[in-house]
Amino acid sequence: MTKQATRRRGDDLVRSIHEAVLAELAEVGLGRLTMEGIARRARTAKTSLYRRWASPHDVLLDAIHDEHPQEVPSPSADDLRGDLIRALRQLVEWTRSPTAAAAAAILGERKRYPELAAALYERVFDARGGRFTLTVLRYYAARGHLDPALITPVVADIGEALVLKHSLDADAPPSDEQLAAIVDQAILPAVGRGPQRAAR
Amino acid sequence: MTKQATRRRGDDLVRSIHEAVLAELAEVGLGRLTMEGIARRARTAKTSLYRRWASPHDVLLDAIHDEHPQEVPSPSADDLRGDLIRALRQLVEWTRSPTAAAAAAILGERKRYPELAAALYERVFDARGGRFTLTVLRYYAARGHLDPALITPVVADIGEALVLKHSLDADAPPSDEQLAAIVDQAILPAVGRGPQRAAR
DNA sequence: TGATTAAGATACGTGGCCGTATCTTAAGTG
DNA sequence: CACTTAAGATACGGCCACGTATCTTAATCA
Repeated sequence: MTKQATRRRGDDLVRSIHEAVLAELAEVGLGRLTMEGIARRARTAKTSLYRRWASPHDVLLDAIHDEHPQEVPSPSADDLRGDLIRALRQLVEWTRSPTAAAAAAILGERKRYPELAAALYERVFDARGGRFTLTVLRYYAARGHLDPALITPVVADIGEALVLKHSLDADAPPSDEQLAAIVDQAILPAVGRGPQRAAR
Repeated sequence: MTKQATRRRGDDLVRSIHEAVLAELAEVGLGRLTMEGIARRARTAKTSLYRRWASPHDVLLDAIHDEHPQEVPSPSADDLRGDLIRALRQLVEWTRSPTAAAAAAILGERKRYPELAAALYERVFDARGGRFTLTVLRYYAARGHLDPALITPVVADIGEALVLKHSLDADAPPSDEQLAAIVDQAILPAVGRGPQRAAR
């Protein structure tokens, strides 16, 4: 009866639960996400969960919904290479957030839980306003430094794809040196800079 | 007592179970893989499973172990572009196999079940003997058609990475046209061919 | 054919999560 | 300071997977 001296309410409690569900997801995975588990981790009563949500997935959707996307990189100067590296570094940093871990878990089981994946794209990816490197490439194309015809969907994906592949293979995101290699050896050649012979 | 007129034994039964565990994995995911589920799907008794394996993961490991990797592409002629496209197409086709689905499920939960991921690399990826496009690139480099210095780890990963990213985004592997776009717009520029101005 | 081996069927207690109901009590409200 | 609102604690039957034990019986072998 008397276990809690203090008691969270409203948004305060909801925020704790959102944290809890992301942590629980990271630990046990989407398939083992459970109301009791979330309640335990949030140090609340199962009852309080059921008052608001009908299932673990509902809690998770709400938590994702609540995530405010971080800002997109803004190209800084006349430094295409540096801006690309910085854009990828932002991607890598996002990778370490709880939302990113949740995103990975959800995408990994997309076939089994399509509603979650759909919500993820709506709430997180679309809301973020597009790819990281694409923003940079468009900026330089608009200023006449790049041929806009070269900025195809495939080219816009090169950086993100290689970061993803590296993370998958090495189980860790690429270092700054590796990001530079990605920019130098894959992205820049695709937009007409190099590899060996400079394009202008 | 009398439900089965016929009865599988030995390797025959084991093969059925291996199929069953891969199918079960595809359906319910790694987190919900269960001895009873596997037994149900393989139409065998739980007892028979426990006679050989101690856990669902053990069954899965055994099933993966058993998979014989398919052959690696052999470059055919003096057609770098065509060979690259064919190599990626082989990757896409592998993608549709049960083992590939299992691999995806395991890699998605690598953090939670590292032993499975390790076994996967040993049994499947390493045994396959390397990347798809890498084989092709090395072939042409050895014949003096490409600068070997350009075939870095990053460049060797471009094709696979973009196929992976596309599959993730679109929830379906790329079409032949999209594979061609990947080769033309990302791989060939990185090895000094293109994008617009031919390198030789 | 008769003996041996291994699979099938069934049952059991245990434990975890389910969803709900009930009651107590702390936190906010006028 | 009453009063209302909402969270905490607990208990319940139901279901499902666990891991094991026991018995029957088909497949294989000598």
